[in-house]
Amino acid sequence: MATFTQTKRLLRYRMGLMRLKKMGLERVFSYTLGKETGVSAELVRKDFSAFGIKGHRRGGYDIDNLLSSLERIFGKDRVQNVVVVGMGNMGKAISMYQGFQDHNMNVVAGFDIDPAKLNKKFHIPVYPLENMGEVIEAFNVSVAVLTVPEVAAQEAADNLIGQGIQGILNLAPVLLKTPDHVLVNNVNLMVELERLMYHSGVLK
Amino acid sequence: MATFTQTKRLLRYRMGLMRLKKMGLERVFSYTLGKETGVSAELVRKDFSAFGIKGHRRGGYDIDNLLSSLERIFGKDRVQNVVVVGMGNMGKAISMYQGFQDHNMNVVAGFDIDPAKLNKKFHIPVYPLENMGEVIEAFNVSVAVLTVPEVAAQEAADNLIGQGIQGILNLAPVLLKTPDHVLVNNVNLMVELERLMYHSGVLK
DNA sequence: ATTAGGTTGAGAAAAATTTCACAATAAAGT
DNA sequence: ACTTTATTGTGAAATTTTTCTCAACCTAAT
Repeated sequence: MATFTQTKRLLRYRMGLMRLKKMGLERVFSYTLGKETGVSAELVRKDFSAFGIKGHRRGGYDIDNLLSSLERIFGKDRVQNVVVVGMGNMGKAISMYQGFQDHNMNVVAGFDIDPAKLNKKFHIPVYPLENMGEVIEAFNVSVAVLTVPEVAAQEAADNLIGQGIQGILNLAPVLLKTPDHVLVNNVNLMVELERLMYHSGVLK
Repeated sequence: MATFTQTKRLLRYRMGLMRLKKMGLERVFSYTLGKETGVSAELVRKDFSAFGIKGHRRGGYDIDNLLSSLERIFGKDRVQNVVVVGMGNMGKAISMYQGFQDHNMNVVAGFDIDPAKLNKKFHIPVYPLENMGEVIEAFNVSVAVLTVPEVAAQEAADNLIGQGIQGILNLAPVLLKTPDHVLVNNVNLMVELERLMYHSGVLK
């Protein structure tokens, strides 16, 4: 089992490898992939060796082999269905992102409390919150993206959890109170922007 | 100077504290703030003491004092102007986010290569990429949010850097090649979602 | 005034993560 | 066949981050 930080790297490797493969490469060195993903060569090797992925003593790693190992690790043999709760701009942006196919993920529906957001001709169906249960069950969804405003986040999360959701990607700027069996991954874009400002030396 | 991980916590404290203040609280314990932000009480104290912020031996920390210390650290005495490059759904979502005011940040303009996205009546002006230089100079912008598709990201970044940008919040799923004096903060929502899936035990 | 209780502050320990250093070795050149 | 060279694989060291532990000490109660 990978650690949470390691997983991030592994997924970045996957992205980088797909790019390199598309460019026609078949082999890659730890150093090359490291440069492509912002990771040191040693760490790239450590990560792979932690999952029993072998390279060739002088010829680097086989890209197809790496990719299939990573796909095995990340269960990319079957499509994972996802729902988006909160169909504001952020929800739309995420649900329309083109990259889901490449990652064997599929946004099956959106939910919103605002009746104006429903029934619009949109690339995925957008339902009121009441329909959450049936959709989650019908599509066997276990992970949701939460893009509602701060004040609505906890309630929406409670709803999701009540319907059996096991993981939430939380884009709202609050820490959700959730039971232990539910995993929350918090991404706060405002914090990321402020952090950037601070460390880019713009302030002071 | 805070570390990159520490900064994330400090900014979360700030958000949590603003929330607690709005609820009428004046004092907070490390334990309380920790629960509000998902950080252990010890670490909350360590973070504060690293910046010389003192609490009261039995009465916790003064919220106003904490907030003003944090605002000093993060230069919140003046507004920081920001631009968004790529006015797709993600760019729109970020530029419309209501929370910027509270954080003394201001999105002054958007840029897009697509003429259809320009001149629309929108809450901020959207210019073609050619205007980047003048806007960045006029508004003294040093940090940009990059929300263009993968293939356009490096070129857009090069443009920004050429115009003197010092920090980029990169939402595109590529590692940008940038000179040392430019700081990039990469946020990859696809990776965050996949990571969540992996660790929520949904796979396998 | 004295005592009891609860919280900070910080040094020490532990844990996690990353880098260092280099032996092993496969490939390529001579 | 032999040598050189480049790269992996991995233990050891270093660094970073977090938790543990507890003395110091303020506040409130008696």
